[in-house]
Amino acid sequence: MPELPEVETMRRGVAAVVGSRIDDVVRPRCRLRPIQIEPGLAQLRRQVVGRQIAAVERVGKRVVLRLHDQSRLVLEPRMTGLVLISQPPDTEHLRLGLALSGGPAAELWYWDRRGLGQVRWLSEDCFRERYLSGRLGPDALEISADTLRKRLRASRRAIKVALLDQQVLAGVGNLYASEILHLARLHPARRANSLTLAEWQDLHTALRRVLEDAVRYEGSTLSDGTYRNALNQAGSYQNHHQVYDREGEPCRRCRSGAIVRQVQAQRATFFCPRCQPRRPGR
DNA sequence: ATTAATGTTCAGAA
DNA sequence: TTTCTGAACATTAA
Repeated sequence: MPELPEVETMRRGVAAVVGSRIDDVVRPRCRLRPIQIEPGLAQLRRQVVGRQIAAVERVGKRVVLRLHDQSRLVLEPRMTGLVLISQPPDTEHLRLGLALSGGPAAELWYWDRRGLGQVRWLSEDCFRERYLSGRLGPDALEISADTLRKRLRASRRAIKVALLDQQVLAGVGNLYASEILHLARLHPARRANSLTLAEWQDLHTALRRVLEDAVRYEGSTLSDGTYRNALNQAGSYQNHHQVYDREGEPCRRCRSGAIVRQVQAQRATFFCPRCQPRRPGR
């Protein structure tokens, strides 16, 4: 489930296509329902073919190809999407390909098992309006502790749920929210407006630490094996998970408590009741 | 063989 | 205004 660390790993993995020219856009024959492409395949082709890739960026959980005319091709993996410049896991779920020239890779693929992801081309103005102004909060790797606190201190929502709100900060998803709260020793059901100044500091420190470590280990490839980097290799941060998908197993920090699974906002949350007490513990 | 669960985003309801 | 719910899908585990 590509969250910030996985998408950042994809971005780095395809950064080598900067300078390449897009020669064609192809949709492989696929018996599955086509993914959403805006503004349609023909229009998209008209807009990008012949253009050069000026940069590969990330905005929240999306990979963004900036073209020379400053328009953007946005790849949004959602649940099971991958951006690859090597052989994909299978050809069955290839959704879109870019034929490239003038660089190290001859093609860039968007692959998506469930097909919930989207690809869209946007002019510079539309891109700015849609992705850089208000609809998304500051990037989770760049937000300051003070900004994080200011954005959430009045909210009555559970802190776990609030961390998932991309309008608050962009990049944290379900897996990393649990890991971050465990490192910060915060109970996931704590209301955001109940956190002390020190707890906001702890949360921010944990946020940085978990996301940076996860990027270093190239993201988490869970037991279903879906997530791969741009070269179709698995990440390894799953080996460092403290709570995610570890229900009933002993907490690696306090060694005694068993990890609990709880549902919040229809999503699974994992935590250690002993390390993460409901009452402020300090 | 059904059914539930998976996690992200968005539209629309409460 | 803020928060919550369900739908969009393919695949797998129960």
